[in-house]
Amino acid sequence: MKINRPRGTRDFLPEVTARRRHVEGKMRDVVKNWGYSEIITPTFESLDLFTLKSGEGIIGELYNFTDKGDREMTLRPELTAPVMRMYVNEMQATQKPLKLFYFENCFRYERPQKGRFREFWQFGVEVIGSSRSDADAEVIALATNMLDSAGIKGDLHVGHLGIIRHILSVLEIEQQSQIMRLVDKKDDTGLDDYLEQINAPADLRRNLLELICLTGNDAVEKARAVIGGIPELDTFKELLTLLDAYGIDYNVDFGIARGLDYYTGMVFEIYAEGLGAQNQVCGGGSYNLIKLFGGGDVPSTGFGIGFDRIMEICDIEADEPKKVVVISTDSTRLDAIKIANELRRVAPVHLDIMKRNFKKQMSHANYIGADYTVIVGERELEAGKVTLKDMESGEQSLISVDEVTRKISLRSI
RNA sequence: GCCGGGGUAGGGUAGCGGUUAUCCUGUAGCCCUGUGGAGGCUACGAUUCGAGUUCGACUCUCGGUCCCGGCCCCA
Repeated sequence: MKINRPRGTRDFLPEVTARRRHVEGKMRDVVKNWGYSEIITPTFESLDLFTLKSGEGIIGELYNFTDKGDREMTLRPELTAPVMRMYVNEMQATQKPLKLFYFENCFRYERPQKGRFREFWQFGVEVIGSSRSDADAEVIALATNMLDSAGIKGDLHVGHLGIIRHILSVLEIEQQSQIMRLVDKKDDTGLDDYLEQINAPADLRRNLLELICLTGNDAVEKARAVIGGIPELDTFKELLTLLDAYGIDYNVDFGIARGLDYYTGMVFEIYAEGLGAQNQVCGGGSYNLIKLFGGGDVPSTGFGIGFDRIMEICDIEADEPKKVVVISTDSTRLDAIKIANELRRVAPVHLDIMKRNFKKQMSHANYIGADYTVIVGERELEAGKVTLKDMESGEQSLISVDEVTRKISLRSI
């Protein structure tokens, strides 16, 4: 019986895996240089963690299960909630800010399509303990730097939920959520219809529609003209000033709603070309989940990067390490093992385990793209040396193992 | 959950209601047991699953499943 890979999952073959690790490494370098520390949380969590954050409706999209102790569990669909849970469980006494990052697989029970899988990888950052614009700006700058390191030119949209919430504050919570959803989808006709349907006040309607299409450098001033001087606008203005200092291009977009109730202020999304319907590669904002999870009133800000979508559009290739193949005959096989071990201190070394003859070993070395072959034959051993062959040029020389080590390590630098 | 397009050796493909099917590539072996890439030969290897129509289905019909694109959703 042939067993297939589960729907929405992928096998990563060696070349692809190498590329993924390479790009991951680049992004890791960036986030570490910003002083962030990596954390790992469990692959599965209590189902409650996510229903508390997102409501019962989320269960339809989860890989949940009942364990043998009758506990309701789920594979994690994202990492913000687990990180916040971890903070509440064991990091509340740590001095702020906490600057954390993670790179882990997540699971969602969804219909797979381009850029969307049932198992996917998220690179994420959470800053815990600062409600300042400085934290928001740093997080956005970090996100763009990480994308830069993968060679992704993203389109950054920045907004602030406080402003749209201010306009909607006279409505019922239910109505606010519905409007936020429509705004987030950029469904203008749907929004119009809905405002009509709930009989929203005329000035609210005018202000809202005006606000969500404001763009450009003076968007903040225009917003001020529409809704007056509210503190959220000053905060947002401050954020933009900081982003300018970081040298980051952005589009002001008051239409970003993220659809989620726990986002409190700054929100941002980064889009990229070439991904079809799933063109968002990064999303984040400031939020407060810690209070919801039974901790103090601690603000946070963070983002998640869809790593698989990055890989879809990034064209960085991993550089291959130098490969060495040690070639032996039946009579020199045992010596070849010792020599291979020596050489493994400086390069990846392959040794025949197929009982191939000399010619076949050479042919195989060529097939796997060896940079060097080291021939360990009777003639060489009699001289206390080995033959080093450069597979590119075909040149070969009879030298000692130490000399081989030296030559190979010089070349791979 | 919905709409559309697909599924033929490990990978990529061709064809046809009528001898278990083409070509490329691959893998293993040989020509050739101390020097790779080429060439020749041999072997291995497939019609997604189920039901129906039919004398006969890889081909036609229906259903499942999986893949791809989109909708919904997207914490």
